[in-house]
Amino acid sequence: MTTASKTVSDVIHSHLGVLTRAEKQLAESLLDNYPVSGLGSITTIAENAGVSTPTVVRMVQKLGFKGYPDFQAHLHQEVEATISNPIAKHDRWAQNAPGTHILNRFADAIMGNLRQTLTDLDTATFDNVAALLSDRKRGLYFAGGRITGALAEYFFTHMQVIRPATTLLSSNSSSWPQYVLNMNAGDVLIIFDIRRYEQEMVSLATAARKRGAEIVVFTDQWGSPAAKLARHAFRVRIEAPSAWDSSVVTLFIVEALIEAVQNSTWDETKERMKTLEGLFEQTKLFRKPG
Amino acid sequence: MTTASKTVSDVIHSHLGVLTRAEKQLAESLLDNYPVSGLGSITTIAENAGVSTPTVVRMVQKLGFKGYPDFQAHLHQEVEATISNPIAKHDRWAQNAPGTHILNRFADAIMGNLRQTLTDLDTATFDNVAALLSDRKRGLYFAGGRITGALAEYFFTHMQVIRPATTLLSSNSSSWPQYVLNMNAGDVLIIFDIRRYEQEMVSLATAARKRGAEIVVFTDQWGSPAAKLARHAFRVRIEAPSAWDSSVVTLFIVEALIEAVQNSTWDETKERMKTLEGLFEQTKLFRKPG
DNA sequence: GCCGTCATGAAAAGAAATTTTCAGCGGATG
DNA sequence: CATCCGCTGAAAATTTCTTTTCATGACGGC
Repeated sequence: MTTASKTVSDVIHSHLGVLTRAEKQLAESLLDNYPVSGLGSITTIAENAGVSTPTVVRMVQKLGFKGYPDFQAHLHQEVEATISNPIAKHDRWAQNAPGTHILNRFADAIMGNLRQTLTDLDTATFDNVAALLSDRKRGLYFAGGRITGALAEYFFTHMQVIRPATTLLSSNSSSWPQYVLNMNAGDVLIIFDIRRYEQEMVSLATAARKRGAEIVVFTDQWGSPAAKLARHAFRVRIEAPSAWDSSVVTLFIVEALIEAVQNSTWDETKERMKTLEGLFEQTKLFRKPG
Repeated sequence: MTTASKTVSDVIHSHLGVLTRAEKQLAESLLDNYPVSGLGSITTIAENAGVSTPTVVRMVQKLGFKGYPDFQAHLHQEVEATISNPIAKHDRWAQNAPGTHILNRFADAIMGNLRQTLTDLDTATFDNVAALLSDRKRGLYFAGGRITGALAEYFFTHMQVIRPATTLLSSNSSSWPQYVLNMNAGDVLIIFDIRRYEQEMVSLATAARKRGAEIVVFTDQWGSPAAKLARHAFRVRIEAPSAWDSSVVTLFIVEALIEAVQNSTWDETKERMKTLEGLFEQTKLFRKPG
């Protein structure tokens, strides 16, 4: 058997390219909640995927199986392997990987971080920050450090699409005073400051506050000194089985905020996104002849 | 549903007293390697237990199921519950928040993405990429798109500390050819390309491959066209209850890779980090008097 | 705009599963 | 020892699932 070593999931992936529309649709449905979704009869999975039963037969044959029963037998074997594997019993993450694989250890850590962070987090804080960022009258300024700069940029990039008056502070802290100069009372400064807290962040926060800006800080559980100056602070768990801290949960909060802000003014955002699409198209036209 | 609380296993146990010899034999067979042993057809499990098919029908009806299909449906549900990560299933994340709060919905989605991604991910791919990135003889180049640029930058920032010969491609794609010009055979190009795949990525990948570079792609489950040119591809689930895609799981893989690479050459990395600390100190000294 | 090719699902045909029927068998009882 | 009762599985009947066939419609090339 050729499929002895490869999982059904692998086989599907390696064939994704040669699948037709309906077959892709079916493949998606199977991979979603794999491998349990393939447990039922051919009729059931065809219905779940919204395709006809012949499509199922054609696809599994295209994948190299003799027929649907053959396909399902392989799936059953995989389910069996997954369930009866003693390591898999508790936390089954990456299959075929020993429980000590870095991916599994990381997954465990991230899960713990997420859970702890959400337990500690006051949803009122979240909602208040979302409201603050949704307020079009307030200018937004994003600042990050050496490592967290990427998070600030990610946040900024999204907010820039959603609303006007957003600014990303250059990574070069010597230029920060110029940004502060432009801040008005009521503007919001979003600061990322984690572990090895950077001295410049406190200076930035102090200066911004003097100008009447509201400050939102993303920091770790121990708290950046800048958090003391902040109106709102997110204390995120950042522990990882690594010499580095994990930014995964921080990014999680950021994405949730992006959605919350966007959602609060969806009509306006939609218009902006449409316009942006148009601008992208134009840019392409500019570029094509070049 | 009455069986929502009781498992099939419970039901069998509670009926053990009223079962006949052949039925007990069947029950034993089912409980042995439960619940996988009940995955097949009635014929299969009858054969495995060494009883006739009518015995199976009679027993499941005695247990309170309408018939074999009904019995099997319950078993499938249990298999699903066993396989699905128990933590991901738990009802509420942030306490005191309604289950429909954006934070909770996001947490559910992210956990699903993580689980699915790790299920689909081949750990060999991960290990191979880690080895590739650990090889000091290879230069590393990081490229991202409009949104994924921040991920590329995050990855780059860490790798830059861990090892020499790392380059972040400017976000301005018109300058990319100059980077390709400097690539040598065996160098590694790490590309982030998700959804709205950017045409330039394919051009970049093609050009880099002509220079003999190895290509690693981070993409979504549908696959960037650049993935076809890649030696290794990570297909990450990016679905979120949002108009935007989620980068959380992608960042997760990136962080795990960072740790894997660092771990493989910890001694050297330690030296580099010490030196870096020294350099930071010096910079501060420069600045203080100013 | 016509033609060929291919994807797709409805429906029929075929195969397999599930359920029912029924006869044999073995142990219990008088 | 005869009889009864209920367990058991072979085999038939029934239902359901799986596969094949074929008509339709979409798409691209000429």
